[in-house]
Amino acid sequence: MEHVATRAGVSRALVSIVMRGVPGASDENRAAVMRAAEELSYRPDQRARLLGRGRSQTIGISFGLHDENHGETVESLYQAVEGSGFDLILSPNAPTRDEIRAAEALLDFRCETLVLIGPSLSRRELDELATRAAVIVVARSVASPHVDVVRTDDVLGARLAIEHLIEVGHKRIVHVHGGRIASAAERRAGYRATMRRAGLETRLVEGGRTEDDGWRAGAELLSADRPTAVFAYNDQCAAGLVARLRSHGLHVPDDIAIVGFDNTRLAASPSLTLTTVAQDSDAIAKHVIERAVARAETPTAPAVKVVVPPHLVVRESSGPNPHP
Amino acid sequence: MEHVATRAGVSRALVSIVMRGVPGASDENRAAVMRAAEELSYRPDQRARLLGRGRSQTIGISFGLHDENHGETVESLYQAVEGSGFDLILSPNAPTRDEIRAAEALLDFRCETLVLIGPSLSRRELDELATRAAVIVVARSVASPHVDVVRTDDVLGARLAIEHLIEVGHKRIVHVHGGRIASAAERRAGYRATMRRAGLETRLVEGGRTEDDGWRAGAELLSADRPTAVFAYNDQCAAGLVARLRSHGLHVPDDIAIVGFDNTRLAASPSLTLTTVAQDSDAIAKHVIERAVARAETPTAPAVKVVVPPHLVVRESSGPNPHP
DNA sequence: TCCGTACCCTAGAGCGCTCTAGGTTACGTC
DNA sequence: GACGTAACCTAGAGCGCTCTAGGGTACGGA
Repeated sequence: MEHVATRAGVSRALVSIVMRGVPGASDENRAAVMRAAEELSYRPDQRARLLGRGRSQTIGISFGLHDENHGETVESLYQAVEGSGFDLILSPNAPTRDEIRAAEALLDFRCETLVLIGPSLSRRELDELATRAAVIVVARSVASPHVDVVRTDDVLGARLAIEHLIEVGHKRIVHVHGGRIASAAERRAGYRATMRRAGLETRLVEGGRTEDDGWRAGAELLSADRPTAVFAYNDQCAAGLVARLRSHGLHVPDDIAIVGFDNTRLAASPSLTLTTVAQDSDAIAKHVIERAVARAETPTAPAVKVVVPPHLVVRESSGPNPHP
Repeated sequence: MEHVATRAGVSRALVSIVMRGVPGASDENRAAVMRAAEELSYRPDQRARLLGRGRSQTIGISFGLHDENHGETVESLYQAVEGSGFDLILSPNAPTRDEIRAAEALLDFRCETLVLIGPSLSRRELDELATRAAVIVVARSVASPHVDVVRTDDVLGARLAIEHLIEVGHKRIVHVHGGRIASAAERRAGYRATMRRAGLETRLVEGGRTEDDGWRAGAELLSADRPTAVFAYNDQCAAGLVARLRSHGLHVPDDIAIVGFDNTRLAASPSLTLTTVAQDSDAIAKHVIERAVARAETPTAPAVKVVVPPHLVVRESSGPNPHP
């Protein structure tokens, strides 16, 4: 930095001003500093930056290393944070690295805000974290008055899925649900409400998050009286379900229609072409950053809960009921 | 830190010594400092730590946010780095965040070593990065004398897969290959060599990295004279292939046996039970950290190329050839 | 002419650690 | 009893930025 300042014939402080892109430097000097930095291939030391500015202006993100949806959200967050003046720091959680550990690492960086994607922490643990930094929970609802929440409207998502199935002629629609997983309760509620409103009978089958869960649920569907359509907890579960049905010679959607949730890459693949509920991860990310910035200003403001509407992506797995 | 020092009745320097866990403090003082830190719930500021120590002792990791295998490696790296005295910083790359960008962010943190997982950068770009920090490439071979490489022995992996298929009675074995993707060439070579050694005819079908690629390749396999076994570039590709075959009423492995590569969670799922070549990501991570630490000591040492042997995981998708 | 204002710019004090250099104490040795 | 040694401990100088407080300078209005 010293070198750049000397070369550009200005003070170190001015280099700082220019490198941060804040107002307070003449156009000539700005150009001179940029050129000098370029020539010396100087880039500010991020460690010193973080330390130097009092408020760290840093958002810490905890995400599941093996969760495809989290990746999607993280990518959107990187785009959304652009130009906000904040930096992002990542801390993954995984079977061998629990969420507390991940959050702690973020706290060590003095992040002002912790963004926890789909955390499985208890409300108590979340509240505890909230005493140490602003906490924003993504993709899960938390009743605590101390943590902001940004999530998809799962009830609406389920409604869109079921209404679509009803529209194409299905009546015996089963929900392979997610048990106690985040958002599972909301999706169940949306399913139930929509079915009831249409005067249809509900039937729940235990599923889960993974292909395995869908595969297992498939067995139960095959044994009893078969529904004509299934709304699965998510795409992976749906994929397992489809695999099972196909391995028994059934055809999707002619024998049975399937709708998933999340619109993962899997859903778009030609082997599935799965109708699914798409979360708007860009909108979610936008809200998260917005909340994070706002929280950094006024840490004591009451918690805000943001619900983002999803939309339905219709593909081939939900064709019309051929035997209405 | 000041407060902790006062409370424990020692100097700030001693607090530093204790918090870093290095020798140089008496047991009583160590205990006193720990207690004081506990009581004040003090945790050292990571930003200041990084800045304070001259050599940053930091390893930067660039990984693909949407690549399941990368996640596996990253998790192993977190375990392997434990106790090495180094810290890890993550920087993801994704469609909207290219690898150069990711690496740059790491450089801004003054990482001593850049660990690039499955980079798609050109050799020239890698060499350029290598002038700015030590570079270790994982899961891809690079001929450059300036970058270390740690990767799976793909040739051996292919050999294990093919030898297994031959052993259970297959002769018409096709390789659905990965084109120009990292490691694809090695897997092709291993396939060819092993087939030739067994006196069998080789046949390559263009595949790729994704389910889609496998699905498409499946079409070609169905049309021409059908092989009795397929060795796919990776598990995802194999999954797409299986989906296609099943959708045409074929059964795996009775009609056609399949072997994948990578041993992803997908492969273990009951809907696939895929025989596959497992990379030893723990061993890979161990070597990466070892190299990273060594490089940090002697940055100018000649590049080291480490090749880690994989092993075969036999599941149901590679049953014996029923019509040998 | 003098002052107020707006715009640039700079000096220098942090930020919260690490680490070197040197001080103190306790203990064993000759 | 003087000296060497080892084990502890501390003062204080960085690390490379940011940011506050204040100094010029130029210009317009009274």
